[in-house]
Amino acid sequence: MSKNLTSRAEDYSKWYNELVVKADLAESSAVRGCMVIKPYGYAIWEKMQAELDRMFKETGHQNAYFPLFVPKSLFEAEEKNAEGFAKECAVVTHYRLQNDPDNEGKLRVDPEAKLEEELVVRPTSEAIIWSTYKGWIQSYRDLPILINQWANVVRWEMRTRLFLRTAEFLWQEGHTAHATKDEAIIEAELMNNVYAEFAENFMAMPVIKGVKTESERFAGAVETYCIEALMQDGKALQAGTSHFLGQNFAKAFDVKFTNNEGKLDHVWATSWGVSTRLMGALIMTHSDDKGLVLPPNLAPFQVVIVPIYRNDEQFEAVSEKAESILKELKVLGVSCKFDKRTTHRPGAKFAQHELQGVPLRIAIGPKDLENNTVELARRDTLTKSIVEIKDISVTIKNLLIQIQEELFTKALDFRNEHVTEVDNFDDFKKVLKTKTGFISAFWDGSSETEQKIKELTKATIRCIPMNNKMEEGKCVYSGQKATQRVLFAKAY
RNA sequence: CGGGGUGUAGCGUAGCCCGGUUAUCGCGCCACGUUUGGGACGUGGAGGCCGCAGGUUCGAAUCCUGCCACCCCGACCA
Repeated sequence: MSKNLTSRAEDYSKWYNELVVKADLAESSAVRGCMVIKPYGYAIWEKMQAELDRMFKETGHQNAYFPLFVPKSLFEAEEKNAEGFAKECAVVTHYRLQNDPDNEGKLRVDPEAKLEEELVVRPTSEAIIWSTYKGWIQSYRDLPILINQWANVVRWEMRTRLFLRTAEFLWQEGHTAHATKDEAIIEAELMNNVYAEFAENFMAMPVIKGVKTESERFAGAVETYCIEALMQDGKALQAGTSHFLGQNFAKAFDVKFTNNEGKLDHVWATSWGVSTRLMGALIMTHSDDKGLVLPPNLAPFQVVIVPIYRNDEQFEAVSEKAESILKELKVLGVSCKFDKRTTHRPGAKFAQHELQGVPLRIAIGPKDLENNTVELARRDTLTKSIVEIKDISVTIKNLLIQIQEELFTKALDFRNEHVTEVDNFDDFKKVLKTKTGFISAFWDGSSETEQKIKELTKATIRCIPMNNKMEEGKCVYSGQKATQRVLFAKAY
């Protein structure tokens, strides 16, 4: 293994790929487009899950689990949704293998074992869930249904990248059913806000909340809310979506209820999801040429202690000190690991923990034992300081909060510097090429213009920001009358 | 799925054009010793059906065909 990462400036995408593998987050597997999430990477995902799960429950949702397979007839019921996903579905057609008579020791699909009806491996679960909800809902008294599931889904992607786009990925998908349109819209907006809060407070990743244009909307949705983040290379990343589905799925699956006036109506729906893609977003928001930088709120361990010693006695003495710090931090709710491996030297440990983004590192050696101090190093700033042992737990507790905030502020400053208002198409292209980031420009509201801009520049409308200022202007491309600015960017 | 590239030990590679002893080098790995405040050093050692399957040839890492995987650029996408 080479010692240094490719730098971001040299080749951003190579840097990303190397970082994911070297920091031991994930690797590609024997299955095309599918990744193995390794323990360290999975630990971060589990932290994300835990907090999101808490937030979902706090907003009244319950977890449940629906099947991996969707019978084709159900899948095709909501036409737009089916059409949108059809091109990337894995399909189960048989249920049995047998010894291949022509090929000793090999198996083949048993031609006799063809399924009556093909099963689609879920690319998303609206179909199977709404076919189920049909049996659960008769009256407005059965509503709302507020359910989330943690699951894997499969989308047969042509080009995959670890975490950012894999053929199988992990996510959560909320599927709610409501008696009124307003209630469903409020739900969709609420969950988009939950995502934004999570992104900003836990991932320390600033996001812009908005709605998608018609062409970028989820297949089968009436409105798609989203949070959009900006990566360090100036490309945007859709970090989460929340859909107001109207009555589309209720109509497709014939889910009706009697309202409190005795009238029959179709149920209103939302769905919302975030995926392991957030791991990619996290990596690309904060990390540097030395490796991963993790916000304390999501780091598998927030502090690592590295002992420095010349002999067994020193190791013993240093370890004793380390163990007592460990205990003290645990009481404060700080997660800490004592790296007492005797097989690696301190320098190697420093480098590894930097690569893996541990927010704070304590080094304790003989000098420190004499002076009652430790060396404390910050991963985000790569700065070191000497701290009195008696102050250590308070210092760390405060520093973790400070790091969390500063990571956010730094990312926010970067994002804000990379939102550029542009009023003509030449500037549009120039900014996209040289400065990158989000471009705020007037848009005439037509899909044709949007499409044309995409063809010419590869930039898409990432979102129409929430509570957008309405003003008069001319479309940056067509010159037609426009009522608001929208955000364009090249995106992942 | 279209265009381009790559595949040699755990990782990174030389050799391939122009077929010919025992496949090169570095890192990593193992043992022992010395080391340990920023990726240690010495000595010794292990590790390869050269991506897979066919073909050409006396002989294939090297030439030919097919397949697979990965990377880059498009189209698609969270």
